[in-house]
Amino acid sequence: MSGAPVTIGEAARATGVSAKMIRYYEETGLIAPAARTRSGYRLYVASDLHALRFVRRARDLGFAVEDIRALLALWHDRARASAEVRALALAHVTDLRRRIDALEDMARTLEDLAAHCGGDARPDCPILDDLAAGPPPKPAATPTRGSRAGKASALPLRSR
Amino acid sequence: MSGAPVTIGEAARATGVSAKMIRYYEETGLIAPAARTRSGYRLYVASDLHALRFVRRARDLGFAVEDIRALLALWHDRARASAEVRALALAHVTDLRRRIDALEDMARTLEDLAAHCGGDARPDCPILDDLAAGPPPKPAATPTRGSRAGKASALPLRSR
DNA sequence: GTGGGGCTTCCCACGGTGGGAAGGTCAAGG
DNA sequence: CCTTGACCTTCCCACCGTGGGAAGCCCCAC
Repeated sequence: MSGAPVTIGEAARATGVSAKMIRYYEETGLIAPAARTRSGYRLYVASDLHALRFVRRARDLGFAVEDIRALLALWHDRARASAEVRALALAHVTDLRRRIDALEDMARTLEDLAAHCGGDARPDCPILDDLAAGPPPKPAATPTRGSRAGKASALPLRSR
Repeated sequence: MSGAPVTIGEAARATGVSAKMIRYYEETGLIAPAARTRSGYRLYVASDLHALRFVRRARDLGFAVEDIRALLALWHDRARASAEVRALALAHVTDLRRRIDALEDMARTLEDLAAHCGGDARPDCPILDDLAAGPPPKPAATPTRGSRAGKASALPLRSR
């Protein structure tokens, strides 16, 4: 229960955020600059640790750092509307689902190909054949490349 | 059907790999250095385009560039055993599935939280509460998961 | 006072991708 | 012949989040 400030190493251990990342978050303004000892050591009190755990949890849920910035702002705004938070979360879910679908497509395709691949000592291999054939034929009529559509967020993932 | 060599821009258009990326792949040794005109322009023949399409397709299937290096080697090795290719593909599928599961967990958790969130003008919000609570309690019992096991490949994703 | 572990800052790397500057080349059109 | 504009070249920078490591303080226990 000691409310005494701790150094960055302890904060890291206590929150699961590496010291490196804590400094990075501070540098980029995601978290407030920590207090310092006279000799320059960063010091963290309970509320700082709380914020760090918040960030950690949000990262675990796949939020990009920029999203977390917004979430933190809402967290600190005691008058926020829960609708705002909800919207943020659901937008993120949409993003996650899109990525899941993309990965799922890849996995299914590869499983299909693998299923038709002997997997023996012979060289014939539908997997390589598929790769060599290049991009799959466009499924539909549409102007041979309406393709250039929406950029999908550069997945903030890590699994650690 | 002209077998005439094309410049990098045409190669890019023909294969769906940007000129930037073609140069990058060459630089990193993924593809062989292109032939050059006397004035230094890169020139691509049909087999080069074929290789580029191969790379493109493999990227589309989520393979990391390093994996593609191996796949290309197998492709060029006419005596390869299809088992090798299959193993590579299935290892990648495993990886994809792991990532899918992770994303799925995130999405489900967020959906759960959102479901219990009023989403109105009031400030109470289980989503923020959850984030503020930090990492979820260990599911306990079982040998605390084999958890910190395998490093999960740093997701080669892009959706373009 | 000395050793070792912590802290500081600073730079570098990764995977892939795009942006853009500064300059060379090439073909078409005046 | 010369200009124009599209294309090519190399080179550096940025993104995002993370880790590695060097060089140099600081602090505590012995």
